[in-house]
Amino acid sequence: MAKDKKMVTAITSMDEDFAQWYTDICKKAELVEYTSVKGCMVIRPYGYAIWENIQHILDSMFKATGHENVCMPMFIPESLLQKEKDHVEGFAPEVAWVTHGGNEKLEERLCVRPTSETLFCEHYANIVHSYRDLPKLYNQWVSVVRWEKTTRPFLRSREFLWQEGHTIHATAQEAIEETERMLNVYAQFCEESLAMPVVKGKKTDSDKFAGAVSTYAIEALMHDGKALQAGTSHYFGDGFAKAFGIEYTDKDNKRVLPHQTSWGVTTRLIGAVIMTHGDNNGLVLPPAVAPVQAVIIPIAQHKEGVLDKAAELLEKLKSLGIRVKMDDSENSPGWKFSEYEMKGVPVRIEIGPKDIEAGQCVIACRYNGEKITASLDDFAEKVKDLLDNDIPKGMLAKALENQHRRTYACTTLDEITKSLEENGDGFIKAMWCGEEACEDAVKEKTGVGSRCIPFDQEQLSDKCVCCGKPAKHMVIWGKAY
RNA sequence: CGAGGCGUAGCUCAGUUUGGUAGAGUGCUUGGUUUGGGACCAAGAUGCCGCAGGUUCGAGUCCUGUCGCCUCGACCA
Repeated sequence: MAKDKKMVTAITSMDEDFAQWYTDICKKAELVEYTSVKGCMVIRPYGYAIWENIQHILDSMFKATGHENVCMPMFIPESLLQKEKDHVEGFAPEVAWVTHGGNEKLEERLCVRPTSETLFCEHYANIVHSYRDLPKLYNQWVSVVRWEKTTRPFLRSREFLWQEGHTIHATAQEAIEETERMLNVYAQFCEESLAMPVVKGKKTDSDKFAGAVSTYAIEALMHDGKALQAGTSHYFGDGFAKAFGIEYTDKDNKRVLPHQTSWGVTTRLIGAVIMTHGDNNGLVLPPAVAPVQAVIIPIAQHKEGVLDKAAELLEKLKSLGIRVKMDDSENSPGWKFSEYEMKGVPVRIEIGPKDIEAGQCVIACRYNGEKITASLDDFAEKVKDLLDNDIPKGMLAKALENQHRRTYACTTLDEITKSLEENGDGFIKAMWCGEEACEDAVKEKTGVGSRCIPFDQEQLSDKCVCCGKPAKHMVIWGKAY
């Protein structure tokens, strides 16, 4: 079809070259622009607006669970970074260093924060003295720097925006509950606001955050069958408290160590949305985070009354709190259709002379391409209902169907290899004995790594997929971004 | 860090083999005709050919160096 032909010239088809398709969307939907520093990108207004929507929703969820926002400095003295051994080993290879202030060489170099545990710990050591000071439930929205070798927009950049929650509690149990609570907040956000299904689980020891006792994660499956870690939540025990000398006096007048957590999601979520919902016509945005939820396209707008009617529709939708815009630019309607499809606007409303005569308008849904006509009397309520209910539910169902279709249960290494050959990448469910040697061997022999030990366990077999010894867990394996 | 690709107009790229006036498409500006799936006509504007050396009468093109970007691996949110 002529339409398809034009689309192919617009962006690369995802079947042809998924990586290029992704890059094309990032550029053509005006989400990002490259700069002269590798891995540091301009997040353009349209892309940043998506992030702002993510921030607003998540921030209110954080507040509702009792958290307060703070802001730590962006520099960490080398000596501070080095206080916790595992932590520094994990992050030192990828930090950026500041060595000079003006022309003067610094006595101690400063790293640009790759994450802020050390800063929070230094601060907690100053402000936590008594059980009455606990818990502290802090969060910050900032950017961090990790000097990555290969970079991709949103998925892996050298500077990225995120939120990092850092909490400190009187007891281990409280801290563990916090870790789980925030993982659930993330999962709920992904499913409700991003229409993106995730698998909740625990990371294996080899895949834990540097310095953590345990790391929990939500894993999402992308359109190309690769896994994306969409958020993490860590339980630190009292390890950081020990290393940083954080102590408090409890009710019995004893000096004891508090327990900590941290948790974060990043602008990578935008990449996840692109690769979960996008199609060959471009981006597809879930209504909750779409900067523009509905766009009105006047047809034959030069004709008497069309623009006036379109403006009426605009006001009607605005009054219902919908983020809506009207495009009355001189571009042709066809051009506008393609443009807003590329930008992933969830709903398009067409209004032309024929519609006005019939007292109706056309409503088109981005995610499934369906078009309906609606009476001008109640079209606004219909749009509102689509944005609040049908579209997010439909998008989630579609993504969930894709995730289920691409999840494969395997009981031997050969089955894994065969599945990868026949079905391509995806989530592989297989049993594991718990030994790191087997985890490494699976990676070595099949190419898939452990993504997480899902909370929803199934007993696929009683033997480890690798060594045949008694299995302890079902693990989800996959190729990861 | 390994392997590959690429730096020429805002964008996509040709031109480099064989050195000789800087190109195309698209976009942009202006005017007109159009308008239910990326419209058409006309006129215009736009270049440190990534950067630095070198060879040469002459370099986008050859040589040396350097910087950067993209993709795929290994590692990581």
